[in-house]
Amino acid sequence: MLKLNRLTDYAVVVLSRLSNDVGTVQTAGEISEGTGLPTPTVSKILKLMAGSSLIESHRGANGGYCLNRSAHAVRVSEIIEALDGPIALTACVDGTTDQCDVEASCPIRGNWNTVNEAIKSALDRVTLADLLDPGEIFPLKPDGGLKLTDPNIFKTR
Amino acid sequence: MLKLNRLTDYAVVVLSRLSNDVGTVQTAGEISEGTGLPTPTVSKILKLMAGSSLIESHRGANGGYCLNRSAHAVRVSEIIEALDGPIALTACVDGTTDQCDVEASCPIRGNWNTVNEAIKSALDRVTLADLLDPGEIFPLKPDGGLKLTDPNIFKTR
DNA sequence: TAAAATAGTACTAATTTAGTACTATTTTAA
DNA sequence: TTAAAATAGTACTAAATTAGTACTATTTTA
Repeated sequence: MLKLNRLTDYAVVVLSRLSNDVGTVQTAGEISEGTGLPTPTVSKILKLMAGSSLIESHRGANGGYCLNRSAHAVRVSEIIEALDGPIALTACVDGTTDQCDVEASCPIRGNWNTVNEAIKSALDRVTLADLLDPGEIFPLKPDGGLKLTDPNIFKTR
Repeated sequence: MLKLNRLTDYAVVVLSRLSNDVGTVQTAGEISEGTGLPTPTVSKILKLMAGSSLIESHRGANGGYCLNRSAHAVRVSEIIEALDGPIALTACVDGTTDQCDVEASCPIRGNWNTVNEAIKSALDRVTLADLLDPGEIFPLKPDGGLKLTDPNIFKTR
């Protein structure tokens, strides 16, 4: 399925909430209320993203998390890497090379890396803004008619 | 991690074996011996791929599986779809739309589809041959110096 | 100093994936 | 006609991963 971590999907929801007010802190609880996602889950997601410079965290009273860039400046690849770790398609390339017990007869090895690079570069070109309908961010009542700012982004670059 | 099914990794090993003799049938047992992968696993992989027209199966005595195209004509996207199902990045787009309990406040919905299309089109452009070192297919003794037939395939097209 | 927030850690449950075993069907050849 | 060799199909078990929760520590502000 080449399935994405469910938390990554949630992360986009959380980030869309933060992108409503760039530079303004919101607590995990507020975001939880606003999105309908459970607070512990939201906390976990925010914590993971804070560790990777996607968002900024502020401790203590009046603390919270904030997004310092606009949604256009947040790459989907960054979100995925923050939540799922590096974009890697197979166990052969994630550092556990020694465990491969068919290595002697395996004709592939490192070559998945090139595939990974291709996928990463595709994800580099999509931004958070592309996943959101700008007109719908605040009302939060999507009607299914959302569309990318540039649907041909992959074909033209 | 955006991790690929381990079986898909194995599938490439199996296909590389089949691509040594395009049009010639090989049994699951023979491929198992040649690759070092367990026979039941090889059978499972071959069965899955036979169901999706990637390879052809022949029952009965002298039966087996064969690849009818050259490695250059087998897209990586086909292999992944045969083993993992459709290329889809999140649960939101795999047909289970009704189960999403934050739908009312979710600003994303179908838009992952565009990301999926981008990834699929990247995988469409890589072939099985790109994952193999042509000179090493028969000897099956990779030396780590494998390289793509065209390393810039993604950048130039 | 107390309260409000994130940071860190650890554990449990749920889900998914891998692997195995067994039976049915098809095909060839003696 | 029969036996053998192969894939097809189905179902089950075990392992690994992921999601979710709970609890404690630390930081910051008022």
